[in-house]
Amino acid sequence: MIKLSKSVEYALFAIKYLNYIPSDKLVSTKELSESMNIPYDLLAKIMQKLVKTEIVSSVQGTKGGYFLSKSPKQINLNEIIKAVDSEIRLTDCMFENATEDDCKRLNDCSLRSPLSNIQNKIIQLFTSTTLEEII
Amino acid sequence: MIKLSKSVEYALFAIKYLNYIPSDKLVSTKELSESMNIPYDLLAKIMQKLVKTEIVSSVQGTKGGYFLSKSPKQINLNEIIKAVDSEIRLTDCMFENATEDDCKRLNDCSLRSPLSNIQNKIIQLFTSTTLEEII
DNA sequence: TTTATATACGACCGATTTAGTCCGATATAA
DNA sequence: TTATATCGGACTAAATCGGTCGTATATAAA
Ligand code: SF4
Ligand code: SF4
Repeated sequence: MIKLSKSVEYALFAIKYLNYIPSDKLVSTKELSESMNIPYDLLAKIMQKLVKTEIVSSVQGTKGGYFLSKSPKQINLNEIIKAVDSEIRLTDCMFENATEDDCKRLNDCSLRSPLSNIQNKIIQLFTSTTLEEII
Repeated sequence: MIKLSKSVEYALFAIKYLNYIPSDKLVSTKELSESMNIPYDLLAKIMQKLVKTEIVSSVQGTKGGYFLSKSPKQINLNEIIKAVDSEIRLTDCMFENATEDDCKRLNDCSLRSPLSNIQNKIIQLFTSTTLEEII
């Protein structure tokens, strides 16, 4: 299936909101979820993933919240997908060190290499798309 | 999720096999499934979809089977995906006439248009990839 | 030092989608 | 008439996604 997850969309909305806020102000998950109509608990986990990948930064405790650690121009769509879902894999074998556990056809599969090229082009497309162009 | 379905892979394998066979010879689902190790019933349904979209042709009855109706050069990857799964839709709203039933954010969503552009690029990539390059 | 409010993190559950199975109908060569 | 093939839809099982819950930790402020 070739589709963005809801979580990626929510991440984009959240980053868009953070981008509108003066960068010295913190925004809580509560404010984000209420103003953009995103389920609180789900968004909370998404924000944590964005922190872990250093796309946004967080401050804990009362009056805490999140702020963008990069400008949208410096963030690309592939980063978001990797942070929120996982690395793009067009097939089960698109690992560096895939084994026959990942796909039993691995050793004599003529599709693997050409499909890998296509995957690279997709990743290239996402990587070259900055959030500035999206949000 | 950005991933090809197993069904698309199976379709590619099947078309590859058909391409190796003299075009006047028919190949049954049984032969295809046994020689490429693809579940018979699943492959049977995939073959029917490929027939319906006129990528392969079929002859029914004893001694019947399938043959390629186009050369791999004339078949593109987007056709296969459309035939076997469905049209690519990067989000729930990527319809010509989407309504708020498809996504309640539809009417004031700033993401829709830029994501549509990205989707077009993906479709363009798949459409410009012929099976000759893959199988 | 207590309280209120915030992030962090993992387990869980329900809904949807994908992958695979089964069964009956129809076509046709032998 | 029989054997073998496609056709087509209903069904089940497994995987993934979207969303929820509970608990721990951090910290500003009363
Ligand atoms: S090895 Fe071939 S069949 Fe297996 S996942 Fe990779 S491309 Fe698909
Ligand atoms: S309208 Fe916006 S939020 Fe809704 S599916 Fe389309 S892009 Fe996503």
